[in-house]
Amino acid sequence: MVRRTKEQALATRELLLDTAQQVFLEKGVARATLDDIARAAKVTRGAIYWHFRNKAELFAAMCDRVSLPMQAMLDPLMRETGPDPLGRLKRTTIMVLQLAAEDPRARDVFEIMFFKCDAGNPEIASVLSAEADNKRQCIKELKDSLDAAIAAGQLPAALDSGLAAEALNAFVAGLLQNWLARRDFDLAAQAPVLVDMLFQGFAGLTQTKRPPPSLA
Amino acid sequence: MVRRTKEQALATRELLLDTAQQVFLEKGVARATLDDIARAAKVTRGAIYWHFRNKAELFAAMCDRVSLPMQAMLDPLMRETGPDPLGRLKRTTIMVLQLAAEDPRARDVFEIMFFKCDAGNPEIASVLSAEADNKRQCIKELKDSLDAAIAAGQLPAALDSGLAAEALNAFVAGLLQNWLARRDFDLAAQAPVLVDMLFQGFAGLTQTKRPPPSLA
DNA sequence: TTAGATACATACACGCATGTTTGTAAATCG
DNA sequence: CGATTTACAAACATGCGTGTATGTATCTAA
Repeated sequence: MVRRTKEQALATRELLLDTAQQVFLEKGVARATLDDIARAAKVTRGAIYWHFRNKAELFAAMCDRVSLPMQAMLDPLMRETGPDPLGRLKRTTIMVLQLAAEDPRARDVFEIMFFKCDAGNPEIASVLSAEADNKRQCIKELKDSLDAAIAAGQLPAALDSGLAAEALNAFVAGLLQNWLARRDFDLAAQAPVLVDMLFQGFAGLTQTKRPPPSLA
Repeated sequence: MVRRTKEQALATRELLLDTAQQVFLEKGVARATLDDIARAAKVTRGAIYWHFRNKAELFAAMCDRVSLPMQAMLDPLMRETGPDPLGRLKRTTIMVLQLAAEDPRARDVFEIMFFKCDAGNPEIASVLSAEADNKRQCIKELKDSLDAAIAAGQLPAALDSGLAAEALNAFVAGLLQNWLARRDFDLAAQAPVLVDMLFQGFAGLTQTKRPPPSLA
């Protein structure tokens, strides 16, 4: 058939990613056929095999389209140094939850990664384990932020920052997972209160001086 | 071949469940072939098709073998009424984490349900959605417990018990998920401290009277 | 004791998803 | 303006997993 111009080709690539996302969400990654995706996108499998080597690479590209921008968005926020490390960490945490809940693409991809794909296919497993490495790194940065907050007197020195980092990450992951599975509460709206609950726990018995209340 | 007695048949059924669990863990539910399982169990697919209608039913039976006993264990604990509802809730929460971390069967099945199966197969999805209903019910019971703790003066009345129940459930789920994915900290040992973090947050600014410190 | 049910093993048929190969028209480049 | 590459479509080949049907030796009950 008609050969497309470069921009048109890029457009069909995006179309394929969009369509794959949609089909993966409906049928799950394992049962979603490349032909399912091709037909939904009104092309043939030839188009898919032109842009991607196989289903796993298509899946990986779909994930990257969410995780890479998100990483790029979070990185500067985490490295930013200032007088209110605890407030920054809290606001960033809330932002992540709200972004994941409100951005349709991020929301759907997270739902796919949580519920609609298994680690059976080794190439898919490698994508997931890369994501796990991300998490590991993320937890380290969380610990650094918490240490900074301790140093600034915003959290008690008795707090185990490593454990607290695990707790915070688990809390966010769990909230996202539960909300995606049931959607019976307003995650974006309640995120500040929810995050506050755990941060209150970090502060613990030993109440220390507080920064001015953040409006987030 | 030789026909087995009833007990022998039940034994092969258990063997099939054990083996399926193992194979599912290695290859994922979708890529695990019934023949894989049969060969690992040193039988043929005929044995599997005799005891189960298909892979989905085998999967469901494997899940039930963990979730049913666990439910039976938790139910009386949650219904139990006493003078220290907060302590009971906290101890139960810790118990769930420790059980999931230390019981090999529960641990593996949770890992399968979290990471090694997708909701593509509709019959498998129904098992997972049944699990989601369980969670819904669980959250209601958590809210009841929290309300009881508020009534007993162990938590501030200002606490949104519904949200706190969501938070607690998400926290537990997230901890389990993160620990299963990376296994880089001692969940069973740290469970008390971790759970305390969130419960401290529930107590919040308004410190109220406390029950005698639980030894858990 | 024997007739039937049980607990599998074995064999068969089938669709279906994948990967690859070939075809082709238009775009791009020299 | 021609040659080559691009961006797919179409056709081909193949394996693989499932479900089912059939065989069969033992257990069980009357």
